[in-house]
Amino acid sequence: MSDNSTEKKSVAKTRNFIHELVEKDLLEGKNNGRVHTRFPPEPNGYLHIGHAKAICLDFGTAEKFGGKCNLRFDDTNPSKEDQEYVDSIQEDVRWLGFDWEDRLYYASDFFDDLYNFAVRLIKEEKAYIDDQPADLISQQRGTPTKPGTESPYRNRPIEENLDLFERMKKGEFQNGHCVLRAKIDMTSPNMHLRDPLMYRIMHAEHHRTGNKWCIYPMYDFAHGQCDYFEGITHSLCTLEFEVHRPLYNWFADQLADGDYRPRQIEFSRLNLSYTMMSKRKLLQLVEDKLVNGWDDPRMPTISGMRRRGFTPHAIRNLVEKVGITKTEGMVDIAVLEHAVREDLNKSAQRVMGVLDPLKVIITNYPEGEIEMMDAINNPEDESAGQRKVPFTRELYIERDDFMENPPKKFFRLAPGTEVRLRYAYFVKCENVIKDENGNITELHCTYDPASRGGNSPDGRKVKGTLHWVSATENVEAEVRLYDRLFSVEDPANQKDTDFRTLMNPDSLIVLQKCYIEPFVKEAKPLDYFQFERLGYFNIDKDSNNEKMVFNRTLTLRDNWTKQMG
RNA sequence: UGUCCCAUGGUGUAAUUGGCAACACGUCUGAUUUUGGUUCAGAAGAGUCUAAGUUCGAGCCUUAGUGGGACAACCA
Repeated sequence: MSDNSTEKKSVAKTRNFIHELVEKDLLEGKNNGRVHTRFPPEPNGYLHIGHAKAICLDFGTAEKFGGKCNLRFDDTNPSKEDQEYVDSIQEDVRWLGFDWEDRLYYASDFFDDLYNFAVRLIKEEKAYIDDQPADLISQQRGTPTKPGTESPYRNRPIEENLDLFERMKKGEFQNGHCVLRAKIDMTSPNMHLRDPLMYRIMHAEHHRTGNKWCIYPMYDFAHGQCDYFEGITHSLCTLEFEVHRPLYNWFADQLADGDYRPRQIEFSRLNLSYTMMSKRKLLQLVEDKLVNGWDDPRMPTISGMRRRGFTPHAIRNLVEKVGITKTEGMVDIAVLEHAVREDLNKSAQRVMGVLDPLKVIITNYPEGEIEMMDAINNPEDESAGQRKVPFTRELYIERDDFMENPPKKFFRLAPGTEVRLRYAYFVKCENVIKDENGNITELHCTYDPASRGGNSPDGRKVKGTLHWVSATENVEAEVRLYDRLFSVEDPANQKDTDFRTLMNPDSLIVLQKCYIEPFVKEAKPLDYFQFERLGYFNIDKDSNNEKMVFNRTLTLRDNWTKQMG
């Protein structure tokens, strides 16, 4: 009902500077009113939350203007790429809720077209083969402040270039023997225009084209051209490609016949505090086994976040909250966490679990009796219904829900005080049992039979309501608690420090024996829950009936813990 | 000795030039609550990097500074 108005509001808020540029193009009648974008990952790693921003923007912009968005794998460097990544990327994009329909492309689909285009440029004296080694070419390129100098091979005759290029393709040369360069301007203030490389020799097996090719196009020569071949109108990318734009346009001008030109527009990438978003470094974490794979719940990868219990809706919501600009900033991880809690609070099934058990014996409750208490599945959603929770003489409560010498404003159980066991009874602590070391081993309590369901007919109130689990009727589970992987706000930007030393040693805590109400037996992997008063959890993908494993997605906000410092 | 980009509360974003700036997160109060959650009510917090200019009027336009970032991979 009110959902409609919030929907409208959020759609209106999605407007950004890219939408304005697209609207302007449309108004000027460019591209026959077409809007066509693409999401172009290189399959050299798993997608992370930063990619989610690009995905939402690419697909979102197309959708907003009734256009289309392609998925394209930018697979021009076979030495780093792999089919595993191709598969995971598709799974993750779909999971986020986007659909490229039948428009799945690979840069490698266009290798022939790119080759032909290169030949054309050679014939037009706009490209040449350079036989110099990499370091010499690099030297001649100059620096950002000093102009470059021309290669001695720059004015090679067309026929010789054609011949050499063909022999490059045929595999007559070894890696690094020569390259194809565009002939532009070695004195340009823009480094990328100083005769950029178009092709290099790489004798490597490609995950799709196998050994068909031993020369591969460079990013600048492939990307814009693929945009052109696919009919992309707006090529959205991150800020670091801003300086590439003149080159992007130069190639487009050489290639284009009519009026149609793809247009590159840049936006700032997502930076999240305490989060590492470099594929290279994430790969290193995986390879060094500092995490348990790309989908480790601590990873900022889409697959890791999925396993952790984050929802696609929450991730898309974060992207919307963060907005699209060219300002490079650092988004507080709290914004993401808020988006997750906001979503989970509305949708998560409530359940009671005890992570650190303290046994409670209800001395005046009959031994062997099991009472099924009614519990609400989700107070935010009446349609979620109710369930039964078994209540018995012996129970577990959370160890820190009891204090022998409670400070003021402690609402929970203490000697002589009365609290409510949620959905069950009022109980009063009569006796504290300790072992020889003085550690509390169990509590003896009495219950008020008249308070069944959690209210006393005499109207008396209690300060606290505790969650609990029957000590005999329960599910035993392993629970994994996660904290941030890095303990510094900007782990990517610590110069001179190995980022691995910045990792939080307490980022993963495994609790072996925890007790959860029987209800969870019916759930399946990746289902998520809110454990009353403890936080959001989901069932790990590796969980099974013999061993249930839960991941803690996030804690609940907790004022009491905050007060305690 | 360059070229390009950016600059609004702590953070991220808004603001047809025309009432000294709005929203979200975070923070802090208070109320309600069978989750110290949620919800609700409220508060604090910037005068828009600086300077000059245009204008009756500038966060927005101009110029010059300042600060930050990108660019010198046979990576993308």
